[in-house]
Amino acid sequence: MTDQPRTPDVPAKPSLDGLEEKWVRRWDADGTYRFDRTRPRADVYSIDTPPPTVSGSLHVGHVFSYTHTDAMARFQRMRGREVFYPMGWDDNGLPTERRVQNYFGVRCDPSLPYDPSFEPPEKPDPKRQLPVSRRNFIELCERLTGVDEKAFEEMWRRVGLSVDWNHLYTTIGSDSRAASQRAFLRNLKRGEAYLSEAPTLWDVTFRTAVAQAELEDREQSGAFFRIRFHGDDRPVYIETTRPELLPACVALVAHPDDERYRELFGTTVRTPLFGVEIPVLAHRLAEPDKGSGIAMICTFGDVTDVTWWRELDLPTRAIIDWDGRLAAVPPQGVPASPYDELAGKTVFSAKERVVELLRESGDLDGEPRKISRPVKFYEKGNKPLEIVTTRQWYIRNGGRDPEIRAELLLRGAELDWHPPYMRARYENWVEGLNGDWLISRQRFFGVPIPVWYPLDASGEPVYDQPITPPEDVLPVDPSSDHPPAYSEDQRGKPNGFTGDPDVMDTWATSSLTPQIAGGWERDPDLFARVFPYALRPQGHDIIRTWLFSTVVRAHLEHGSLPWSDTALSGWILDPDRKKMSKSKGNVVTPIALLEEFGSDAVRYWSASGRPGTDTTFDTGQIKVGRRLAIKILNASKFVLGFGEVAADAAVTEPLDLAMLAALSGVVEDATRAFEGYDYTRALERTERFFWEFCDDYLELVKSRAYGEGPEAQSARAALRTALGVLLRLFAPALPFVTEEVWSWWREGSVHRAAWPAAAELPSGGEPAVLAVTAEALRQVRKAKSAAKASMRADVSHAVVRGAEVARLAQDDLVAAGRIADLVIEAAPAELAVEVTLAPAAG
RNA sequence: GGGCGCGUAGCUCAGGGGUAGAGCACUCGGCUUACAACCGAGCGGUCGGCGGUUCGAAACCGUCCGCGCCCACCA
Repeated sequence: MTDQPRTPDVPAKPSLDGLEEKWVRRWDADGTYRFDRTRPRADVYSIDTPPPTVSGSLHVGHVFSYTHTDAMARFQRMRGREVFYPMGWDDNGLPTERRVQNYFGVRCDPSLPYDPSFEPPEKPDPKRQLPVSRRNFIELCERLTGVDEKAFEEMWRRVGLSVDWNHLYTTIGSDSRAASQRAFLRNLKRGEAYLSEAPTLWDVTFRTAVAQAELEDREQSGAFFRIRFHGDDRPVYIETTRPELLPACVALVAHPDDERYRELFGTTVRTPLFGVEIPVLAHRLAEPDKGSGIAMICTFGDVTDVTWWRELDLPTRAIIDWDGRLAAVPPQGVPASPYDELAGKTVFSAKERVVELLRESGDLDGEPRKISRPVKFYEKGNKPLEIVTTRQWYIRNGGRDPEIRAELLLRGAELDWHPPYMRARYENWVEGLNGDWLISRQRFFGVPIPVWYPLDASGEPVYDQPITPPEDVLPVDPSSDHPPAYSEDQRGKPNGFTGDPDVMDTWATSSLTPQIAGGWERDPDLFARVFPYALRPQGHDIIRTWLFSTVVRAHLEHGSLPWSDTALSGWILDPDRKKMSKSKGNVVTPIALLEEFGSDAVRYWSASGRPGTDTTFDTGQIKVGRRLAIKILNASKFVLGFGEVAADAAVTEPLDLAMLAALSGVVEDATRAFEGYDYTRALERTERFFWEFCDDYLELVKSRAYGEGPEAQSARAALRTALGVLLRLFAPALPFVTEEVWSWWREGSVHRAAWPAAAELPSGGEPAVLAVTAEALRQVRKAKSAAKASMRADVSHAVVRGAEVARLAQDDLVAAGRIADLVIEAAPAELAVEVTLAPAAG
């Protein structure tokens, strides 16, 4: 047994106010949620918590989904599992980079040496950002996010997350960088990471490559231009939305079965304006019903161009530079005139100029036709992506290897999804991959790619012989650290070395949260106890990124899933049914809610959002939660206030046994629901029982419980037993109020108490006894209501008829209904009560 | 274009072959020795449409409509 009940010490006026401060402090002091790392692996329930981005702010959506995880953590803990529930802060990535830049007025320049005495300017000048080394930049990041992290931690504690705050990590911290680099080096050693120069989706604002997982489509207005190409016999008209790519055109393509163009296949045409001779080719991806059915292939307008270019073995005439402007010099074979007029122009201005030129030369057929079509964007960017050929690092993720893809699909099938239909999103994504995972980013802040390249005699990097550091020196920064066999003065010199300038994609680090939090290779004893984890909770919108990439890393490194189960939470919608987000300005700040209604109330609303289901933000539900919490205080005070329960008190009365039998069913339901990750159903069942317990059972037994003798002892014992069970059933959702009440009469924390079992309740009760008696009481109340009388009004005479009257707890009904004369009549019918009210007393 | 989910009371949602449910809102009544931040009672629905299976369909099957999300090689 967890503890022995003692004489209750109940406040005269119980209140929710101050419970958060009180219990947050106590839980911390008592180490209530401390992970006991001596417990065997079989007892451990480990959770791979999503690290929130600290440069943003927490909103109700966070409270919502983290509460779900916390409720499940608390359930598992009460079931006797040792819960490994760490927290992380995501401070690696663009949002943090921008925030550090703006806050301190600096920018990261990895070519600079580390300055240990650096202090940021007193008054940052946003126009003139001071360049600092990567190490200095990371230090500033840690300094700034330290402040945010304090606020976040305080907030999570107030929400009541049962996190073990001793297990805290940050995604830009040294452990994370080391783990991220180690995993990369292992990928490299096994041939899963590779360097490749290839056309890449490119964001011209951030000037970095981006991965397939970071794309999103946005509807953009544009126009179709019908352009004339010059053939020997006849002109060929194509339609394009990107006439500015004309100098990059390398071929025309139509479908092999397209009769209109069949005779042209194998011939050449000349581009307008530039007169470059290009072939007309056939390819199955050309769609006869799009535009004129024949397309120009440019290097590169979109990803289909890349496919055509690769499969048809076409030359490269790239014209768009890293900054999104047209290159200063035309590609080989393209005449300087009129290209000179386009050099250095943005895509937008180049398009305008090309259209003018086409108009002048007569090669523009008709007027442009306005259209709206989806265009690919980097999810954080605001200009359409271009395709630029660059050298990048990739990790195999099944995008090109059918075997790996099949293995990863099997992993998806092996994983238990809650709710199950979310698996389809994973499969959809894996099946739709069209390339490996591009992990290098041409950014300055982040985890550096841990390789150097030797320089040959002429000072050119030898990319196919990267130099890697030994694992025990990680993390390294190749821009300031030198490779083992070299000295720093050989940097950039012929026969010397150069560091890879790039950093890794943030997902390349956050895909390792189980390894980072679990002490992979840093604390093997811990890691062996927690990995693979039991649960990955996360939002359904990042299945393709976070979930998938974590599965990839664990599969490649450990040959297993990173966790056995994943629980996907939905989003919070504002009352207009839109996703709440900061950019829409419809965010409700959680701290105000927590202060106004109390944490348990907000948690109650959160727990009403079923797994995977988007939920409407609703203060009404929060108020209901607050009412419930207050009711728990008051009902508990009442239950504990009936006087002592004799040591040998036994629950003997049929009504009491009935109530406990019904409760036993609730325990079974709630347990099953929690086991299936359905915290909502568990709470719902418990709550429904609780209100009936208050409205019917308590009313029926209170007068008996005030009395003396075995009947009174039966009621008191039953009440306390029920209270002990109910508090534990509510504890995962409402940790504060349940802990408060528990402390009135029990030792230890309710959150370390054993989850209730049906077996601890007396058997043999007949739930119908309570149901029938409560129904009779309801009918008595109805009669009083109809007579507009007080519930205290005396009933002079009542007749109860029905098939089940034998089960009626007559004495309790008489007392609760204030019935002077009760008559029972068995009849083959539903229960009916005939009530005669006594004349109102003077 | 493909996939997934959702349409039940004014609102937020549960239910999932056997007499339509809860909370909120609304109406009426009640200070009742746990709670007026409370209690009691009531009003309120062709369960998105149409077909089918069945003795019986809100539920199962088909189809259509609407909403949302995910994905897609969108010249």
